[in-house]
Amino acid sequence: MCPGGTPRAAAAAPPEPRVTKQRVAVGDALDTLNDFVTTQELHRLMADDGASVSLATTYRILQSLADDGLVDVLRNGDGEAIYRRCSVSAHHHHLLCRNCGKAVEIEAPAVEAWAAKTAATHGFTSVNHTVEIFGICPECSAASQPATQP
Amino acid sequence: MCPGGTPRAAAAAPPEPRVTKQRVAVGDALDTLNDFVTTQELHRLMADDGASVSLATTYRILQSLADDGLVDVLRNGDGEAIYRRCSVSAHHHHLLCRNCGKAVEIEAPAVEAWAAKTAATHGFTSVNHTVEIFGICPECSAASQPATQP
DNA sequence: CGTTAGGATGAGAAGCATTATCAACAAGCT
DNA sequence: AGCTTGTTGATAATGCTTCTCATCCTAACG
Ligand SMILES: [Zn+2]
Ligand SMILES: [Zn+2]
Ligand SMILES: [Zn+2]
Ligand SMILES: [Zn+2]
Repeated sequence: MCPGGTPRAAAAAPPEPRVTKQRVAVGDALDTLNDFVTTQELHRLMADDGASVSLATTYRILQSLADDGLVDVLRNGDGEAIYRRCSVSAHHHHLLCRNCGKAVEIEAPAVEAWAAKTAATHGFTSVNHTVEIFGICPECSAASQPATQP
Repeated sequence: MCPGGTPRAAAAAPPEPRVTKQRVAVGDALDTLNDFVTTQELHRLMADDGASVSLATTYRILQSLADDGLVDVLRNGDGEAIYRRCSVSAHHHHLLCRNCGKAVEIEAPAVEAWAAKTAATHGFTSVNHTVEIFGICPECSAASQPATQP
């Protein structure tokens, strides 16, 4: 019975990440934001805030959080990964400002069903999808066009 | 009358790209494919096919084609740009195999309407969107699981 | 058909984001 | 407190993409 194994962890218990001050700092920084940011942007924000976390570690922690589904990851127009803490753990999508990064979380059951049906129709398996809407948010539009109105 | 200007090109006529053998080679290579490919993949394919186009030029031409809307561009899971010749010029999306790159073009008016409405509801302007479905195509599924069925 | 101006190309350097290394460190456990 | 092992930081390395610039070639013109 259970040959050569530690008492717990029957098969392959994934070890939980340790609670380090760097990990806490990243978590706190994410909590103060409701915008999507790149790893480098978050690193700079933390540095400006006094928290000292190396860039390499910021990359590592964000990737780890993403792997565990604790943050949302998607790609900006340049193909760079951008991160944001999920407010809901369920599957959802985003409407985000390509100028300031502000994001609105969106749920669209109809789109989910459409995607699943479309994939099934063509015999595709192991399906996932990306559905993101990019635009300029009201604040950014207002800022760029103060008063003129043709 | 038209001081200091060439006869044509009243305001800012965008100069058409010249027809070079490199541009033709890229066009031909794209025509032989119905899969999405990265710039480097296309460069290798052309090299294998005898066509000699430098990597830098391949980058330039694909970007140019994309800017003119002559090829579809999207991002794979790694954030790399992947290209494919549009069979339809109208706006559409794709269902593509993340293993072999094969793509099916999809039109979904309902999704278009949903995206526009969602953006408008939140006051976003200059809106565009990405809607892509990734999966494993029937051929690739069959290849990876020949006969076993637990 | 020869000339010519300027866009296009190739080869390599440069830029940049991301990842890999590895010694030093510290979180968690006994 | 002491030990074990996951984490961190500084830096090198990797690899994709862009830039530079001398040369080449297309397109237009005489
Ligand atoms: Zn905004
Ligand atoms: Zn979805
Ligand atoms: Zn396939
Ligand atoms: Zn669409």
